[in-house]
Amino acid sequence: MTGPVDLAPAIVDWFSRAARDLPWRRPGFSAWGTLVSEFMLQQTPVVRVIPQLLDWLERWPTPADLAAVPPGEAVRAWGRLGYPRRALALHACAVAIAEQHGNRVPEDVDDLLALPGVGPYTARAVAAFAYGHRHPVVDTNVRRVLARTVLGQADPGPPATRRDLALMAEHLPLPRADARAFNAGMMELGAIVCTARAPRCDECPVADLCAWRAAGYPDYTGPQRVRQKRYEGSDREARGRILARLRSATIPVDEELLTAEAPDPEQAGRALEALLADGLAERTSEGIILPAG
DNA sequence: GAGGCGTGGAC
DNA sequence: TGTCCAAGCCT
Repeated sequence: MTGPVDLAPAIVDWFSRAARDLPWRRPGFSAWGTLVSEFMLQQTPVVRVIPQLLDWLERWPTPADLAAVPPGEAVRAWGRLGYPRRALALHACAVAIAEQHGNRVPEDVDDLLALPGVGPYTARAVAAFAYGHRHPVVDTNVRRVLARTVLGQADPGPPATRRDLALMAEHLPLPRADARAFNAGMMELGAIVCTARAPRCDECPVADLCAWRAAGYPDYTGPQRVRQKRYEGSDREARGRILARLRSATIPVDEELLTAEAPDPEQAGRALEALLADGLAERTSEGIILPAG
C-alpha cells in the first residue's frame, strides 16, 4: 500500500462484523463447492443460487461425480439459473479436473484459467477464497467500489481490467488472511452497501475515505453503456423456451413440437440450430434431447 | 472489443 | 409491460 488512502483496515474490520452468513463462507466448504458457487454466481443473484448450489453439491459432491453423468444432466439440474452454457462448461470442468488434476480443483490461477468457463474473475476468486492465495479479485462490485472510493466517480465506466487489478493489488494487505478478507469485503461492500442504485453511504465503513463522497457525489459523465436489448420476443427468449421444454422431457422431443408450433416458427428454428451448435441440445433419430455426451 | 448469452426482481 | 441490474465469459 503506497497510495494516499488505505482502504484495507476499515474494510477488513467491517467484513469481520458485517459479512452475511453464506454457504461458501462456512468453515470446511470445499474447493469444488467454491468453484460451483462461482459458476452459479456469474450474473445470477445470491438468493437464487443458494438452494440450487446445495442441491447440486448433495448430488455431485466431487468433480468425478459430476463427470460421471452426461452433460445433459448438468443442464437439466441447472434449472432456471440462466445462461445454461455455464452448466455445460461446469460439466467440462468436472471432466478435466477428474481426468487431469486427480479430482482436485487446481489452485494455480493459470491452471484455473485453462478450464472452460473460468475467466479472470473466477480463477482469482477460487485461488483466493478456496485456497487462501494472495491475489487481487475484481468483480462488478469491486469495480464500482474502487471507482467511487479511489477514483471519485459514480460508475467505473468501460472495463479497465489492468487498472482495477493494479488498484486492488496496491491495497491488498500482506497477511493472506487479511488479503482474503479484503477481497471478500470489497465485494460484500459493493453488494450490500455501495450498491449500483441508492448506495447506503450512512452505513459505509470507508465513507470518510471516499473520493466520490468528498467530491460531492458528482454524476457519472463517461461513456454510456450499451442498452440491453429487449428480451421479449428475442432469440434468447426463444432459446430459453426450447431448453425449458427439453429439461422437462424424459424422452426425445419431436422437432416440429419445438419449432412449427412456436409463436414464431422461423425464429424457433434459428434458436434450435443455435442450441445444437452450442452443444446445449442434440438431434437424434427419435427427436431432440439434452446433450448425451 | 462490442455483442450475445437467461432469468427474475426492484423500481 | 419499460429499464436496469445481478460474484462473467467467449468470440
